[in-house]
Amino acid sequence: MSEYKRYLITSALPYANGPVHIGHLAGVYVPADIYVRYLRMCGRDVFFVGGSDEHGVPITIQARKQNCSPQDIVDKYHNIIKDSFAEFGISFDVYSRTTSKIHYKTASEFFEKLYKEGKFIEKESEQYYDEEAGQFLADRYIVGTCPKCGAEGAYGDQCEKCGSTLSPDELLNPHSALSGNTPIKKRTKHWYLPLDQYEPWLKEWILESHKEWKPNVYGQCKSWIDGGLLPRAVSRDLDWGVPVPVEGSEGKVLYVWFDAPIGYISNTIEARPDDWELFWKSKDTKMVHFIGKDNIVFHCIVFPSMLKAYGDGYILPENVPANEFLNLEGDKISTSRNWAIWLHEYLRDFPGQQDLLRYALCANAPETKDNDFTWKDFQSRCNSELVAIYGNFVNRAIVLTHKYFGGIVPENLKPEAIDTETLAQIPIIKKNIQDYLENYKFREALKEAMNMARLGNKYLTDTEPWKVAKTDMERTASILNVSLKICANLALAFAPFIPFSTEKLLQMLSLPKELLLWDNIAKEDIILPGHKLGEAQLLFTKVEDEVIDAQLQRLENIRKENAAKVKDEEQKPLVLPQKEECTFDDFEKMDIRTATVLEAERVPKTDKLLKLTIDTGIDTRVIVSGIAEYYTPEQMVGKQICILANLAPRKIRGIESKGMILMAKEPDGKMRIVTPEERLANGANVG
RNA sequence: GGCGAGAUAGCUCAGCUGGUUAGAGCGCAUGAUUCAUAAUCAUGAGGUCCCCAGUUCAAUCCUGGGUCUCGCUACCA
Repeated sequence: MSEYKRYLITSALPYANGPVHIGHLAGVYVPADIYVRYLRMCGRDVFFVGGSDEHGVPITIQARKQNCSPQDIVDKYHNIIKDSFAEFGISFDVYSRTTSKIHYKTASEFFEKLYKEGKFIEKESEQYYDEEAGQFLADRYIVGTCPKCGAEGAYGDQCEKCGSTLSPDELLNPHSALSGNTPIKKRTKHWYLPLDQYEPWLKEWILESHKEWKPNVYGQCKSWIDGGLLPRAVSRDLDWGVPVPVEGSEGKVLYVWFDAPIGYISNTIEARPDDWELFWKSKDTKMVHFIGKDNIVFHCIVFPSMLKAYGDGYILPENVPANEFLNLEGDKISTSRNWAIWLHEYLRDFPGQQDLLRYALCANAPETKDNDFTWKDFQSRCNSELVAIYGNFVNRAIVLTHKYFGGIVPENLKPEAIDTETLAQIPIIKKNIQDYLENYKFREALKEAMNMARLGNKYLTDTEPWKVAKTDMERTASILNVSLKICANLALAFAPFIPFSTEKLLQMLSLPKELLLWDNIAKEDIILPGHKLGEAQLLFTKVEDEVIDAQLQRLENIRKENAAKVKDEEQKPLVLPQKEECTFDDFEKMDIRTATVLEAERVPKTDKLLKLTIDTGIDTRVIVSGIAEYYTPEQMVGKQICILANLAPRKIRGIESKGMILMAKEPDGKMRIVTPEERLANGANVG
């Protein structure tokens, strides 16, 4: 690592549509902060970037719901988030936001340069447009009935009820969330970053040159690259965001995923207007992105491609140690179901105990797979590790020193072999912590730090100063001298992980903050004889059962509320509302016929599709239909059905489908074909 | 359906390029100890390393197949 002169550490920009919870902290901010604090202690030149991501459609929707401006929303959450991070000691060098002036300027210029150099391709497409509101509708702004589960209020990109991914065209009865009107289709132009052109380069850069990346990250990238990359839109029709800086592009803004990572750059510029390029454009700067697994593709593929396209000396991330997700008491953390431990609530319930959570989250961080946070585990980590091992040792050493030596660090008057043997462990532990940290193995690193406290406890048990003191004060002096050295080393070793406790311990030892250098660990003169200690106080307090029970009760209540909500919804009448009135002419346009299935087979590699060859009376044709969940091919052969014969043909999975089979579908998803009561001639008109 | 990641002690996790008596912490049991927040220290119990085949002198590790969990992604006229 010594080849790098400075470090640029970024942590994912949290989306400013809500507060942050323990999942954010465990996955991104605690590891990033530990890494940064460690580097700083090593005397490295580090810049740690954070900030809020404040654009994008969900924020505009929330603003509409609350009848305020998007700016109001992001102002509110930006401040909550910023405060939470500050309280938890996440030591950003800058925490800014993507609504800053500098960001608008930076992002705008970034786009403009790529645009002028022809790095984008332009494409037109048809999108839903709200005539009354006079704007194009983002997927999220189109609301309708979910074609899969029948739930109302499904969005154009996703139904939150059943979780299906949708496209706006699939929605039944689509209407605009802005005006409630039925939107029309209109052509619009957008810019795309042709990721496919960067494929060979990405292959070389990631698949060949970064085999050391974590398996989940490397695997995910490989999956994307091998699957073939497609041009990705970098603009949107929306009125909230950085305007596209191209003439004639009114009403268009940069896509939030194009704009957000540039935020890392803007925020650096904001804090260091004069020398920001040192961090972004020097080969001897090491850039590391701390993110969650949902961001891998953007930080490993999209953003690097953007930087590559821009050129001008921009460096690329040296590593992207993405973490997996943290669950809570066995269930996924969910903002909409309020299944989370919010940082601002933790701070309210556990005032002054940030380090307990920092410790528990680091010790159980989702480094290799999704992990579960439970309050019982939290309690056990705090009480049987922090309190019982670390806190207890420190307390033993300091209390004994006060008892026998009036709080003055005694001379090492009568050293023995066990002293040097014990102290010899410290540089080994130090080296282990270093190695783990530099390889982003924070759990292991923390465990090593705790081993130093174990070392102290064992030393005291082996040397028994409380017994020796009865006969040999010189030896007692040596024992406590060594014990206090371990204490001082503990303060340093734990400093990146639990900084508040380190500060408290330094106070108890009456040592200056300037001591906080990694190099000082294991130094002989870390604490000198004659030095007067401060007051002994408890480094950590136990987490009592009542406190944990109260938290569990809170979660239990939320679980009940959620279950009740689900039940309510299930008991609603399972009939979809009537659609808008249509005219006889509308109906007349549809040519519905009887037909008979001649052949049926599964469409390979799909779950739901059957390829049906049918006799329509008019002709023999092929229809592809999504009914494989309800009918086997054998069941379908010979059945008489009704079809919409004059529906425009469409290719589905490469097969041309001409028409549509009429199905009756219950809102819970159950489907049955519609069949004439008696067998009729094929091609009979239904109407 | 495709792809990626994971599955190891009651719990949370380590195990690098095949050979270890398969490890750690917590929990549990027994003993020691009392300076310390009923903390600590020692010892111990506890594992068909998801399942089935294969390669190999040798497989937790490699190959093929399967099961389960999580994530990304496709199809539904």
